[in-house]
Amino acid sequence: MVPLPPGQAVTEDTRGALLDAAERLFAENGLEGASVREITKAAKANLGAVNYHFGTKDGLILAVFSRRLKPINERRIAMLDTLEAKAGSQPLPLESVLNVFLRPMIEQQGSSLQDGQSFSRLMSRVFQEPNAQVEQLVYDQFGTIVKRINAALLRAVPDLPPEELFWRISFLFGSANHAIDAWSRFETNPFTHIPGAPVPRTLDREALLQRLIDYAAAGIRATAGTPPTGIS
Amino acid sequence: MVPLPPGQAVTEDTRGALLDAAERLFAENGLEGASVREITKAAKANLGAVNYHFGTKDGLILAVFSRRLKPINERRIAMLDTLEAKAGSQPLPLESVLNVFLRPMIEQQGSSLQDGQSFSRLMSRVFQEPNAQVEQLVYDQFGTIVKRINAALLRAVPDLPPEELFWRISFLFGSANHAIDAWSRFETNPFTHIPGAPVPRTLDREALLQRLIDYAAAGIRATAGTPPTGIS
DNA sequence: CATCGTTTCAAACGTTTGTATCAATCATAC
DNA sequence: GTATGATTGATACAAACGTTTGAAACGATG
Repeated sequence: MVPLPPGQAVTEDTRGALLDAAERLFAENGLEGASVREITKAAKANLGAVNYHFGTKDGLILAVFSRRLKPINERRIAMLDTLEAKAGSQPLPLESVLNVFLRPMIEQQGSSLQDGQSFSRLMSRVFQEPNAQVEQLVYDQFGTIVKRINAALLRAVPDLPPEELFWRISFLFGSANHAIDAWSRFETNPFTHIPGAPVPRTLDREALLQRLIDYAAAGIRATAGTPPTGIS
Repeated sequence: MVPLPPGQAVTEDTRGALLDAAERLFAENGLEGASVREITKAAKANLGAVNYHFGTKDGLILAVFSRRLKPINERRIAMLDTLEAKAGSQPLPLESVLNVFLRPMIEQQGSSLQDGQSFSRLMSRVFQEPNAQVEQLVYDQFGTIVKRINAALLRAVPDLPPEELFWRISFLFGSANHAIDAWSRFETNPFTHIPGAPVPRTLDREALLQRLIDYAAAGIRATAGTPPTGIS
């Protein structure tokens, strides 16, 4: 009844252009550092377009995050469903659970390389944004999947106390976010991260994912209570 | 010739109050989210005080970071000097090197508890700040110590390829920043970080440091090239 | 062709931003 | 005591900010 392609294509054009431009500029300059004027200019849209399509700048911010976060967590849930169905009553291997958590975040399915990388940087910053609404959105989106992944990890490493696992998941979050951020910056400038450290050559996603899984798996399996190093 | 205590005490009073207030507000609202007006008001200083003492707002930002970063890295260098002198030609244990890197950052020596925690949050954000000058400052401050720690780590785990070590240091950075940030938030709200995960009870610095070292040591020692998990 | 809801556009609004100005105040040195 | 340099104070400024407004343009429907 309503021909979508012509009718809404134009609409979704500027709407999508705004989302793309905002995602890039938010990643580059921060949420407050990127102005509505910059964004609309980059999107070749009118100044009022943001307020028309998203109400306020905060609405645009939420839309930017929501667009990417939703498919990531849906994919995580789907992957976990498949794995757990196959495994039956047996616990999943630790590496598989880590793969469920990390792969969708790294792959940024359904987005172009450029966009995905912009959002990677944005994503790495999401947990420390001073924007309360963004914080809430992320927690809402992550709530379900984190509970399930936490449970799966507890079964994968049954000897680890739950409180210990809490911290190790926290470490995992940090590693992943920082690494993805670092990785996504290499395109523009490989030297912007850790000064004095050797610069790696290979940068493909699969290798980064594998390295993250290796590292996190070993860290999570680590025996707690290593004797103190004795140096204060 | 010039009696410092009376003459400059007043000066350093508002200067210090500005630094303290700025540190707290930068951590809470971000570098751009905290205005000069807020900061001067919180510091009970005049609006023009920031421009008088630091030239510009950017000058204040740099001063805030510099004040904390400098002693942290000086302590790291001192600790490493001591350890390497004692060890002679022998490589340092991995845990000791990690301790050198992590302890000064966590202890925030010479600052009050409140201030230290504010800066912890600020610190965790420092690597992804869109402020080019802050970025440069951090790299300058970190350059020397990262080179030395990198070398010490290479000796501690001689079988690890340097390129592999690069990524694992990157993971270590991320873990530490995120964990310190999460840890510093527990005072105000223990539930603000990972939704659905169990909330830990103990929160003392030493325990966090030990957990970080355990986790990172295991991750860094991990053998690379674990077979793929086989799940796409 | 007229009409409708939707989208775009240019212009303006009132705030808030960082910074500059200049007089008042202060502690110190002569 | 008075002159001097350093600091504080109240006020003003131009620029940038997010948002609002009302008219113009658009495509689809009757």
